[in-house]
Amino acid sequence: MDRRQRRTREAIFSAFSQLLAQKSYNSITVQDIIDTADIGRTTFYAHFETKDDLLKELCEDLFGHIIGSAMDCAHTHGLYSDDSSPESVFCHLLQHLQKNGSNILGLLSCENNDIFLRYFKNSLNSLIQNQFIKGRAPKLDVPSDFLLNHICGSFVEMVLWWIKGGMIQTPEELDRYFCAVLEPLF
Amino acid sequence: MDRRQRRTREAIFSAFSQLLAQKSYNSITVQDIIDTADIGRTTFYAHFETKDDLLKELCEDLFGHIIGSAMDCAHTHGLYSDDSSPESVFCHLLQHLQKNGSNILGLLSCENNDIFLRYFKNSLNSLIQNQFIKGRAPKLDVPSDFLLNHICGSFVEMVLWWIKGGMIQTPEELDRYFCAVLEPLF
DNA sequence: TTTATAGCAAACATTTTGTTCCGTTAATTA
DNA sequence: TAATTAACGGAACAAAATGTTTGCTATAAA
Repeated sequence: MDRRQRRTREAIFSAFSQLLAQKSYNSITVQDIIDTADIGRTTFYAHFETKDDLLKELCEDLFGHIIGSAMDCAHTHGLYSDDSSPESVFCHLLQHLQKNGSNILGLLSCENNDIFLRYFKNSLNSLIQNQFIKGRAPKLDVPSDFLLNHICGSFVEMVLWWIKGGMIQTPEELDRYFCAVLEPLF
Repeated sequence: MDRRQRRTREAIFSAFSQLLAQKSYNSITVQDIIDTADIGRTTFYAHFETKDDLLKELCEDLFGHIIGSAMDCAHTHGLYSDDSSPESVFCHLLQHLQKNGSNILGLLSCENNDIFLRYFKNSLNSLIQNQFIKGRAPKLDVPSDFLLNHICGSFVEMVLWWIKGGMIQTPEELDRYFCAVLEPLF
């Protein structure tokens, strides 16, 4: 990919994130993005068809990385943290979020975090899905895809609660909470 | 309130719901709503400031009813279903959703159900909050507001899963799933 | 150095938004 | 029933946003 393309793409992503921290998704116009990114009108439309399209690609970009990293962790360590392997995937994800190497947290904290949470949960779903089947057999008589949804959903809701509360807990603490409400199910 | 006001307000709500079933929130224009509701441009702006405002009022209208009904149920019956009281608030909510007396289900099924789910969860939060404190003491060493969030979040995620799967389960069945994953926590 | 292509400015038609003015219609009240 | 009040609707309007075209410049890649 051309270096110029990469730079403008990054400039647009950056401008968009910046704007999302200031105002709601719906009130952000393409013109706003163009002005903030300081690019030509034509250039924007050469990269993205619409604002929704931009949002979609940004999400894929961001969660592609975080899930890829978690995928490795899930292979080396286990899915859940226990005495033998304290480094669960969930803890890893939380640490990744807190480190904020990318600006995921800013987006998850913004007014319209719903959009990102949906993407986040979908990514999680495919991450956990593989690991889930070969895990320990569930104690409960509920459908396995219900359980999968319950796990991913709860995790995303926890992250949301974490952020909304000012992220005063450590990732390890949160991981303990999460295991506490999930472990009885296995 | 004037009967004319009520009628046009209802016409706008109806048109809006109808459009949401067809296309995404962002692609719906005020003009679309005006045309579908078959009202004057001036009339729309006399009722709602913006499209976002309309969305907000629609949510308050819908969830105000469903939560009000559940509030009664929570008083007469318990929060959770057990042998003594099989009619839990959760089961009641699910039945209410399935009955589809209002068009909540249509909105929760639409492309942008995220918006409604947020409102739904917030409403749930305040519903459960009161009942939660005087409930049984939790077995787990986790903050009570974390638990509250976990319950409400899980419920909403379950409803989402239910709808996405075509609602093939009965409310009673779902209620059993939900109790199965929550009961070990108490 | 040459070639290909991304970027940009300016102008453009089109759509959407939100407001104003005024005549009409329907509800309320006397 | 008549008078009053207020909602409705149509038309026209300015302003803003969208999306596209054209032709020139700058820059990466070969």
